[in-house]
Amino acid sequence: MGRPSNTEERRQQIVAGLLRVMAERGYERASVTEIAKAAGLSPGLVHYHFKDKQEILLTLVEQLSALVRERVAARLARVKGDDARARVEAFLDAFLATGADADPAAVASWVTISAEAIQQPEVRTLYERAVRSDLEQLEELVGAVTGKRKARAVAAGLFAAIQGYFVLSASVPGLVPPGSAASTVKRMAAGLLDGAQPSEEA
Amino acid sequence: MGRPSNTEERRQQIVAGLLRVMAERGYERASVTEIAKAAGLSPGLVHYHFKDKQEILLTLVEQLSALVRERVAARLARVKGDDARARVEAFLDAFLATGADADPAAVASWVTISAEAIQQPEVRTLYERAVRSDLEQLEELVGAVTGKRKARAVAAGLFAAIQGYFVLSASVPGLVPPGSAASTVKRMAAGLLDGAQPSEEA
Amino acid sequence: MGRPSNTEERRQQIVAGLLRVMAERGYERASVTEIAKAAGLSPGLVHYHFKDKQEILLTLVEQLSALVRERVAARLARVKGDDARARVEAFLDAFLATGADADPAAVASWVTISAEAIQQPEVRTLYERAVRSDLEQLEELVGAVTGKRKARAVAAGLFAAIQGYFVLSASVPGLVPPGSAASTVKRMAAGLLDGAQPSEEA
Amino acid sequence: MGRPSNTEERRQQIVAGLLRVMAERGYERASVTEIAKAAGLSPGLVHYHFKDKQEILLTLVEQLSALVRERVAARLARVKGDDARARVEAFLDAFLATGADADPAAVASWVTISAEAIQQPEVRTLYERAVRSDLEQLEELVGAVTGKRKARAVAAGLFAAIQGYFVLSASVPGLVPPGSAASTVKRMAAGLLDGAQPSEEA
DNA sequence: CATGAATGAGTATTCATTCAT
DNA sequence: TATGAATGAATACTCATTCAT
Repeated sequence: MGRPSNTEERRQQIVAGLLRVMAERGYERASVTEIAKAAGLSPGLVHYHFKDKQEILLTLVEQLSALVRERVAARLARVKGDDARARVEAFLDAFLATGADADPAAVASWVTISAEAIQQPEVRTLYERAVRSDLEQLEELVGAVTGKRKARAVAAGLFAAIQGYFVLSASVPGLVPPGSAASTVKRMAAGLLDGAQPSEEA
Repeated sequence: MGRPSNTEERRQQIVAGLLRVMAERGYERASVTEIAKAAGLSPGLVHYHFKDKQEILLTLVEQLSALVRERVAARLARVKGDDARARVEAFLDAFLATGADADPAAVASWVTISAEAIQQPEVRTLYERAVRSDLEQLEELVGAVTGKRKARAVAAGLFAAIQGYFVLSASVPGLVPPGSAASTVKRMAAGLLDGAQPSEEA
Repeated sequence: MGRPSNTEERRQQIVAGLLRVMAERGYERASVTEIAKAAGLSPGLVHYHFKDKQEILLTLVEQLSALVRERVAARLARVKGDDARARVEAFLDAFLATGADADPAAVASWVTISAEAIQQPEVRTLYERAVRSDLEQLEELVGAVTGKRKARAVAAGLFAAIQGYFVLSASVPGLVPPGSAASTVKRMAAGLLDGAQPSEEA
Repeated sequence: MGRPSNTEERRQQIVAGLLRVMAERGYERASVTEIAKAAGLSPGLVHYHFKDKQEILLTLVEQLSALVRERVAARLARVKGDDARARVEAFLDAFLATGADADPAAVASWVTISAEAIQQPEVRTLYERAVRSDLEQLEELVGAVTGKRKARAVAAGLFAAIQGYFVLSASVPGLVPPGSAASTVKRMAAGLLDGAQPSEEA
């Protein structure tokens, strides 16, 4: 008796709506009405399924970071043997291979989320969790090559490069030579892992 | 006759007010009233000196990019001789040497601006101009070492790493090992300039 | 055939839900969803059993006044003989004896209802009916002592004191010395019934 | 230079607007738009002068209690000599003499405020402060007659009667015999002050 | 009877911008 | 130039009520 719940489906629609609208309007300018429209729902229903607008954003943050974790896992699973370098590159490819613009809306949203994380503590908490999780994984992969030495700094550098590519490709489409992101970061990795040293002074 | 114009000074105060408020509230949530208060002025005066809120933002973008250009020039001027590698590192240091958090408000604002550039065409125009200008300069410095070969991609990679460090340090304070940003990017540069190659497959 | 109606039971639950929620949120802020939750039911069911939210309130008003009538009757039944003064005091005790805070939720709701009666005609009608009924009964009891002389005014005064104790105990818990309400009102009654006169002027 | 402030005047208008609307609609149903209209202002302006709707209510609570304090002071000032009983009666008259309905909107608002005090802590705080202040003053006046003995309980009883008259006259106009409130409460006071005792059992 | 999703109207609040002083 | 009041539109959120299941 009673009506079967469709809350999960609706929440999905709404989160997808936010993703779309936020990518081209930003978070604050993404009105609940627009989000609802993008989701094909009435505005009132949005608040039936989500406490407030921020909760939609937080859900999106978690979905995007889950998505990335899956992609990384999939790439790592494809690496044959225990080639430590290949595993580092698989990680980098998971973020950049298909082109940062493969899913422009997701990239734009992620960059927007990064900025929101600066100001909204709740967003920061989830964003930080996602970033630390990714970073620790990369650190481990890097450590398998370098033996812990500077693994943290190397991982942070590579991860920063990835995030930077996201920002640049989202903010200035056409700036980054197509396809160069993945290969360049991999060359950076090679240099760092082989112990390249900057010129003496600095 | 008439009092001497203090417009420039007032505009400065207002732009500085936006910088402060935007760093901790974001652009949309930075109300004109708050900006005025941070500037020690009345709300009405803001619109006397600026057409609208966006104009303040655009002015800030230009100021921040001018500031960076000056820093780069200063660092380059200090490089003795024509050590091409040292010049690349001087550029990188101009962005990262004092620590990405040396001026946290400026960094947070810049990251916020990057996100706004995605959605506001007027912001994008100025942001893009600034980024392209920096990037071309870096490309030239890199080209002086590698001889144009892949200079663009290398420069983009290094520049992405810089932007990424900005994002990470602003969004997750404490994540990046203090002081590691500049040295890591310089090691990345060394690797790229020395022609490090990723492992064959990729 | 068909299942036995449980309408009366459901209505009871719902009215009890309103009582609980209204006591701590007030009538307007008591949402149907909250009332349903407090009753352990679904929101839809509330409107199956009640036309609208106001009907729940009106039912509550009637239940509370019926409750009071029962209490008064019970107290009066216990008075031996035809001691007219004792009957007045029994009436007063019915309202105040167990302490105004014996049932804080009911008292708070009654005070809230008094305020709603000012603005909602339908509520006023029932509230007035209840009040007049009580008041007439008290007037009669008082009249049995004083012989109609000023019975109305005396009854109104005592009844006002009761209502005032309700308000004060609900709005400012701890204000009224515990246990003093019943005894003080009875002393007031004694004074009025014995023909105390205020000082001449006034 | 600049524009002279008229904030105090505007706040007065707005508070008066709330008083009017609240008296006939209640607090929750008194929309900001209605309040503004009653004050002859635009809705936006209401929030320019008040943080939120509750702040208007809190200001009203303070104004009404200040008003009462003034009335009491004025009545007490008129009492000749140090007639302690006359002073108690002056206090009671300050609340009831002109008829509880002399200012029906104020009385209705006060009753509404009493009910809001049950649910809104901020309202309770101010309401309690007002009530305690009045009650302490009355207690002192009563103590001057009875010598502290039971002064608290006596004062509370008389104060409850006053509040009860407010409730009854606001909720059921016409219920209380016109003019009887003040005289009845004064007779109650006389009884209590002369030490009337209820019938033995109780 | 019962559930809980859905709607649509209503409401407080915010805020860029204007303007009288 | 400068002030701060004023406006009007926008927007998140609430909620009584309805209705498909």
